[in-house]
Amino acid sequence: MNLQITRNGTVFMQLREDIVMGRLRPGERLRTETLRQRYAVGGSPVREALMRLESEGLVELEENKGFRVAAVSQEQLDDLSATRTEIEGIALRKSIALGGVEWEANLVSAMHFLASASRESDHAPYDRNADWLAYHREFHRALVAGCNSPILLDIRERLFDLGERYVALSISTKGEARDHVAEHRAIMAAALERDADTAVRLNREHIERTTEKLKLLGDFAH
Amino acid sequence: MNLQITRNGTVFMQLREDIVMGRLRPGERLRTETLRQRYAVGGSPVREALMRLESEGLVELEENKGFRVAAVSQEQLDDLSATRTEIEGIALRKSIALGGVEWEANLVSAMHFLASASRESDHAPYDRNADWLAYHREFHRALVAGCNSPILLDIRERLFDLGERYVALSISTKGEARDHVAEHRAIMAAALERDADTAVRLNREHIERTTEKLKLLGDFAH
DNA sequence: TGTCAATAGATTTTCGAATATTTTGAATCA
DNA sequence: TGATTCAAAATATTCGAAAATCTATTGACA
Repeated sequence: MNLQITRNGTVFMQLREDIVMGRLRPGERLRTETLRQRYAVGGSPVREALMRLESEGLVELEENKGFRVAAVSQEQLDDLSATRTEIEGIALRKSIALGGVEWEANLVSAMHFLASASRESDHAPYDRNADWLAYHREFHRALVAGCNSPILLDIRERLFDLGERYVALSISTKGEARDHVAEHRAIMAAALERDADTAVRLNREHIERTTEKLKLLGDFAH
Repeated sequence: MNLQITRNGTVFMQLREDIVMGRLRPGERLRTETLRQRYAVGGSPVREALMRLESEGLVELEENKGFRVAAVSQEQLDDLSATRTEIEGIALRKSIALGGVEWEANLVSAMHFLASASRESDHAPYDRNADWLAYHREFHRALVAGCNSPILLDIRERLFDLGERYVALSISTKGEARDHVAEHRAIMAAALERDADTAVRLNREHIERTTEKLKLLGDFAH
């Protein structure tokens, strides 16, 4: 009946999304009973999913006292953005050095999806749209996918998740409307031209711009 | 993280050590029943520990088919060493730029322990001695501890664990006797002199030398 | 009034059994 | 012989309840 997907795996994905999307707030207690009801499963899958998320930094565990949604702070946001910049810098340079035509094609494709999704919903706050988020994630993944380093890609992926939570937790300031499509297109162009220094610089500015925007609303910052 | 208290935490640490030290071989199946007996606990703590280790890359999970000790390969060893070099490079530079006298003192202290442990057991293959391994680990941790980036330190720690497993899995080639103490002392000296370029270079060579030695015995390499 | 101890209640953690899935191997058919 | 089906054995997964631990509250005592 339950084809191939285990309850534990399902809960893991749902719970991660609930945390990354900010539906569960930082510091909030995650009682087993509550989660059992929320996801309609027993205690074992819930605990196993929580253990995995703890290892990914989205959940905190205090032994014999239970789980909480991981706290956030201005310091961690800064650390996260700085580290992400470094990691993506390395991966991007390697991609530009090693990536073949397959990497290029995939990147162009991802850019197309992103641009399309941006156009369709340009009246709404499109950077909250679920589709747009998925395409955005895919673009950044495709950008560095040619680096030939699974370990680096795995690290990047996790940092991206952690960062996305900060975006979700911020109440869309929308100070000055950014032209996301142009930003991404510029990074892609530099990458395809094998101009590593420019691509890395643009990517760094891209991350910094997002971090700066979040800095404005010191909601959870302690 | 008080990992000693709950059974799950205890199993997690024991199992991780058994894998990192090579007592459980790559690819080996990890049946719940076997592990229950091995660690004298029930199924829940075992599965929870395995989930955490899966997230750390030491265990592989195939849904509904169970767990295995993560496979090893020459490609992953190369990827691991390269990534570790990059990550430690970043952290080391930040440490040298930001580290205060506390960082310096801790580093000197760690070096002293390492040198002492090396001297005491210089007749034996001391780089397999449990104490020596702990001091070695602590030295490398202390070296970058001043970087003021918890996220970077966490990543470095995990990569170090993964790398240590490759060392444990290799049958002590001992080709040319290395002067480990001198190598570490040189890295420390450059760091304390705030000579980032030299420190990073020496650290890179330190990692490369270890990786090269392991390359010789293509035991598990597929 | 303030501190401490004891207890009851709430929650986490763990176990053993029940359920679901995969693997094995024998029997059947082409 | 080789492929296929089907049951049973092995194994992984999940559940519900028991055990262990933490938290809150009450009452005794200084």
